[in-house]
Amino acid sequence: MRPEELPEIRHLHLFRDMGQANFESLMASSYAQNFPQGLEMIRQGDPADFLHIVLEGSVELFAQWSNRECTMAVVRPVATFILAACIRDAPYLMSARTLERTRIILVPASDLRAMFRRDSEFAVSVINELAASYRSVVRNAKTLKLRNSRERVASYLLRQSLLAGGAASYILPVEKRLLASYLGMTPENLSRTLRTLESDGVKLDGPRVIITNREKLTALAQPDRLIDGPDDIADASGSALPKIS
Amino acid sequence: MRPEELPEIRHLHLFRDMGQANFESLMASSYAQNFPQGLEMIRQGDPADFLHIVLEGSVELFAQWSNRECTMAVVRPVATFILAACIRDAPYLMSARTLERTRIILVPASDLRAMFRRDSEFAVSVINELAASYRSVVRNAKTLKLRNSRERVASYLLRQSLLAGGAASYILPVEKRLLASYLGMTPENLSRTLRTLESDGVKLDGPRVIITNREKLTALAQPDRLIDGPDDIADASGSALPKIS
DNA sequence: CGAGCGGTTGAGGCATGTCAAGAGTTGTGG
DNA sequence: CCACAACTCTTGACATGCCTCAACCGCTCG
Repeated sequence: MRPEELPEIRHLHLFRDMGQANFESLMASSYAQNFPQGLEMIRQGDPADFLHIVLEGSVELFAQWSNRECTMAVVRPVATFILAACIRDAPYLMSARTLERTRIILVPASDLRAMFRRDSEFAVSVINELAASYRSVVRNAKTLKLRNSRERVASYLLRQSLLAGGAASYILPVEKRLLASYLGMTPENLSRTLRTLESDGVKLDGPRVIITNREKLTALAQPDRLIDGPDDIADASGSALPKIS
Repeated sequence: MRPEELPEIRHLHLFRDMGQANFESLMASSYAQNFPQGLEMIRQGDPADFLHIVLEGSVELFAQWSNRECTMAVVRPVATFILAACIRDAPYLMSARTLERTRIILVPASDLRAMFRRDSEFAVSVINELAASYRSVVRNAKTLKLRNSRERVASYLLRQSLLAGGAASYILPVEKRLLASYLGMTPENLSRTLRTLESDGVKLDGPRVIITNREKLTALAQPDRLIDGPDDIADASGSALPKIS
């Protein structure tokens, strides 16, 4: 692990408040690894041996069942993932693959579990992290059950605009094929939906999103803080299952 | 609060390991309340002031958006709910209403937050509870995205059979209308789906489920431990968002 | 250059929602 | 105790949202 990487990790909400010696101890037993693009580094069902921290690149979390698969989230630097599985010492519920060349820190789950019993500040951080992650997935389930695909697309586009500082134009952070899976639809259907949304205030030029009528798009998406955030955590990178970004 | 209720609460994983004095202190600031059937005791968006513990009756957790609503979970005794919102000191993401006459213990959220900073055993319990709850919602999201409605119904019926000790016949624990909403479909569609499932090894006689061909039903449902459990927590009543039951 | 991949578009089909009506049950108030 | 209202559940007819299959385009990269 490079020395300049430690402060980046330390800055995460999860590690911010723990004792310095304890942080160093945790890092001492961890190690970095670089993965090429498209590598499946976690397979669902495997035992959770390591907490993962993304330092560079990006990782797709996805789930499989009966020869189907769907994207659950995309994790970008600097953030952790599969914290809950490590804590429960249980099998991963999701698989993970790199979307590009990605650098990961691996923290042994057993050290993690020992640490929050030793460092009560760290325990509080873990509690806050898990509670925020839980709420994030609940929001996700709500959007799946309460909105149809058209509304999900509209609110996603609007939310990304807000994350881009309210910009009227921005670049989609993920491929459309992946976005479709994340939003619970097929690529074909997403493509068609985006076409029809042109009459509702948003236009796409390849990966570029151009909001032409924010009021109209907002009326369709009906953004709701109990679904679309803002996230509980100020620094969203701390979430174990953040919205796709 | 009745004295005979304290051991029931103490028995929950969440409260099992904390110091006795701390448990008593937490309970001293809590109070019981009885609600009639159909009362909406929590409205989504309200500040989370109390952790709720169901002692008798049952509670439906549901979400609303744009004049639509859907059931997210049903909580039965003895179990807690909306732990995450209390910890984050954030607005409820879900509403709650009683399905029958229900007795609830209300634990002030501020006391709760103070307590896990004071009692490190309790902090560990909260961590385990939240991690289990998180994984429960992830399972839920997986079944929504990976299975179609027919498969969701089949796996639900099969899972309930297992919860009933593998019984070939049992009574549905909830109304079909509510079950439909929980499974993300309309009551009409559930009714029709149940009819068509008669050729796949399960028959319904009113609220009674009769499994006539377990192999066939299993082949359709393809139960998966990474979706359908078993739950991480041995005592599933400890989960903050358990499967409908 | 050509294979592979992401994206788009069209045609068609299936799954699911919507609307309506009726049977059965429950709960309530006269 | 009965009558009525309200509700669940079911069934049918119909509409539509979404998926599947197929073809094609444009781009990237070996």
